[in-house]
Amino acid sequence: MKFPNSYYISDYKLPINDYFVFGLSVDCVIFGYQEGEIKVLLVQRGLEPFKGNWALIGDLVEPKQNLCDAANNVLEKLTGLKNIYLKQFFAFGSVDRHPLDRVVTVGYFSLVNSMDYKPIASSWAKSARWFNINDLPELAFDHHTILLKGIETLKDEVRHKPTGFELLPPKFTLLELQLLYEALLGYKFDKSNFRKKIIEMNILKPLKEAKENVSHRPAQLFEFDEKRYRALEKEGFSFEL
Amino acid sequence: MKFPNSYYISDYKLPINDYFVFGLSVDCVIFGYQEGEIKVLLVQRGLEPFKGNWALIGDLVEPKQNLCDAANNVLEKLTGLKNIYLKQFFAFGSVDRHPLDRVVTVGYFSLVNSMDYKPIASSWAKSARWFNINDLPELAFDHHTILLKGIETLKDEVRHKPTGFELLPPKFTLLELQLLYEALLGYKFDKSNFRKKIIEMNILKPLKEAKENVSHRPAQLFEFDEKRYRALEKEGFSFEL
DNA sequence: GTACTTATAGTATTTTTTACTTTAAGTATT
DNA sequence: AATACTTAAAGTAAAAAATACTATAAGTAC
Repeated sequence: MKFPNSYYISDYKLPINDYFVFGLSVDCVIFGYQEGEIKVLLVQRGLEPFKGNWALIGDLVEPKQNLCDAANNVLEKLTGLKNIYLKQFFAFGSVDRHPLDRVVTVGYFSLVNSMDYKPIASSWAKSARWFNINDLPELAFDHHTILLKGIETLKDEVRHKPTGFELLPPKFTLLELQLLYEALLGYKFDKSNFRKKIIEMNILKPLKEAKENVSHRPAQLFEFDEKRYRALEKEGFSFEL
Repeated sequence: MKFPNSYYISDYKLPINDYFVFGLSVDCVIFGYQEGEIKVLLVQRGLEPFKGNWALIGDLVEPKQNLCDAANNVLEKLTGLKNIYLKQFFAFGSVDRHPLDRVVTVGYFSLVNSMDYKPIASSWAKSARWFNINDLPELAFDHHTILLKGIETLKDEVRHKPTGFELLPPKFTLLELQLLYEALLGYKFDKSNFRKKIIEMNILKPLKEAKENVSHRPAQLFEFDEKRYRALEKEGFSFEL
């Protein structure tokens, strides 16, 4: 038991110890990008409840574990992916969201280049793979709701921060970048104007190399200049497409 | 006890029931506006821990209470304020953020016209009052961290959504609106251009009345046209200053 | 009526966005 | 090696938006 009931002198309805009964979990929404499609990483549950269903990458938090550590750990435990920057986006706390007991879950999301990360299912995950965001299976718990909120956050993030670059290989062409943003935001850009805008932002480092193995004129390759972006950000620059 | 330990078949370090030991709380960051200054509503704690310290408006969530209900309830319980739209902004989950036990807290924030809401302390709140955001007392727990994150969220929100109107009385002049935004965002607008921009947005309803009791030419009063805003939003309009 | 203060309208210039055109540079085909 | 084809990359003109500034109107205070 945690506290003597006399500790909190106030008007609680229950003995103070009866408040320390919540389960806490984290759920990761990992977005990827491949062949012009936005993907999300899911795992198949190998245990009850929802055994056999696909679900977001999540689990209960240890009593002595920081929230953000829990998110990173569960991602590695279930899929083998590590060193991925996870960003918290929302806490889901409906009384009935978990069929067995009161579990509040905190959602994290990330963007990665799905080519670079080959998930390997382990622990209770029977399998793990990328799903096209427009072709999802039925999900466990309220994971569909969480995913929708994650997509909303993604769009907001992508429009106001240069997060999108994380989905591309380190060296990319301007057209590849444009196609990525078109997929993420759901509308088209004028090619010429997109180039101009992004180049004038001064956050891309032009390389002397060109794309290879294309059956037409190869385009110049660029790198995202993170150092430069951080510097510009300090001066008040804000990315916006 | 919740589950038989056999229920979860997987590789948990502890018996499953030992995971259901979290305390959960909500904390409300209520922003107000008065005389060109941004205020935040705080309560003085009448019980341990941090007895006597000022703190955000928050408390433990009941085991059978939805997160958002908890936020609204605690606000009314401690200050008497109700029917205030609260928006979740972040969950704070460091292991050591609460000195006594593991408590994860979820932050909510809101904007109100501090003239309209006179907080009355009750329950364990010894007193409740508005503090200027630049002149804060020492706060209980990690509430200073939470408040800073709340301010960050506020600035983001204010710049991209017409939330700021909630801080003004229902009928206001354009200059009042401009001064509010200058206080919120921390920089000045050109008077003429500000008028033009906001009027062209078509989200203000011009009234036939004028400001009274001023010692100079009185300005026309306006109302925020929420209906119109919702309609425009649906068409893809996005507020931005 | 005069001085003063703020409201409100207007205008001219610059900057940015948008839509579109042209030219260049490569591959593939005959 | 000429031609067709594809995409890259640069340029340009018109429209729209942002900015800086001016002028006038409408009230109060004395």
